[in-house]
Amino acid sequence: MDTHNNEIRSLSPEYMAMAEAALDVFDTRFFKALCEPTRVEIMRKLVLLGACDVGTIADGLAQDRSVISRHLAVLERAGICQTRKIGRRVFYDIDGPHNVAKVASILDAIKPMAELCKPFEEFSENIKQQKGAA
Amino acid sequence: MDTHNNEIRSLSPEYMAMAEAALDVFDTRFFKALCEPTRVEIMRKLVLLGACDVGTIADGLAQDRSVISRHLAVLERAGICQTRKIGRRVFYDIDGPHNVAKVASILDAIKPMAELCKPFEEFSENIKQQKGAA
DNA sequence: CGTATATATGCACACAAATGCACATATAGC
DNA sequence: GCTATATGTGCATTTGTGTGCATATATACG
Repeated sequence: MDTHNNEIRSLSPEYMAMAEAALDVFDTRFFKALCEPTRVEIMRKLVLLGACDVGTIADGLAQDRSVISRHLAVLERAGICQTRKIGRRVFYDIDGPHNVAKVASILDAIKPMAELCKPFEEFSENIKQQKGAA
Repeated sequence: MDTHNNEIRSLSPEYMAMAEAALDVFDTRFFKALCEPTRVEIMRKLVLLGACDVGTIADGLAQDRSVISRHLAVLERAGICQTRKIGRRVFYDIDGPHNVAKVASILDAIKPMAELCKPFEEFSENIKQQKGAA
């Protein structure tokens, strides 16, 4: 094999910027944190209740308090939550402005994709070149 | 324990809608698909090259073609890519409009969070109630 | 037809992440 | 000080997912 070539777009700075943006934006702690059902459940609870200590958050959830504590640490490292310690309790709360800003920046980064990556748009022409390529 | 209570927001439809939105939007196939470094790398390559068959995409990547094939299937199920079969080859291409629309819808869903979930905003008042709660 | 190439799938294995328990640490209250 | 409660951490186990090889399926080519 190795008989492929269609580096049609490679030289265009528009597509290179697009590709860089995709790499920077995805596969980050923010995304990974939101891929876990339990962590999303925790988020939901925090939205409903407001700032909560770990025990309150863990109440009613299936997992052990220690597990919830770990998940909360992940959410905090991702910037999704903030913490405040009061006495022996640690309160967690959603950082709404941060989360909205994060998603907004992602949208900005990939927005050109709507125009530049219409599926199979230039396909009809390119496929001919590929067939004959060595 | 179980001596917690701060269901202050629970009755407000604004927060309930917010919580529902968070659940619907996160922890979905779209997010999971973008959490994998190899899949992001594939996306980047597709942005640069345009529509590609599996062999072309796998060229230069560390993993076996079969692995790349699996990743592409994940991306397609997540709506991130579309496929077109030409002869014995299957071409994949990024669905830019879909991806942008997806992120835009997520942003719309969580946008109220910027105002409604400022971290520890109502915290000063609520904490007093919690301390005295039975 | 039979052979060669492209892609997808079954299966086994490796590795990472989630989980639960026990325990360490920190703080409140006596 | 001692005891009780809240949170976080070490460790072992389980579970999920990525990976590679062998193989099945589909299509082109002769």
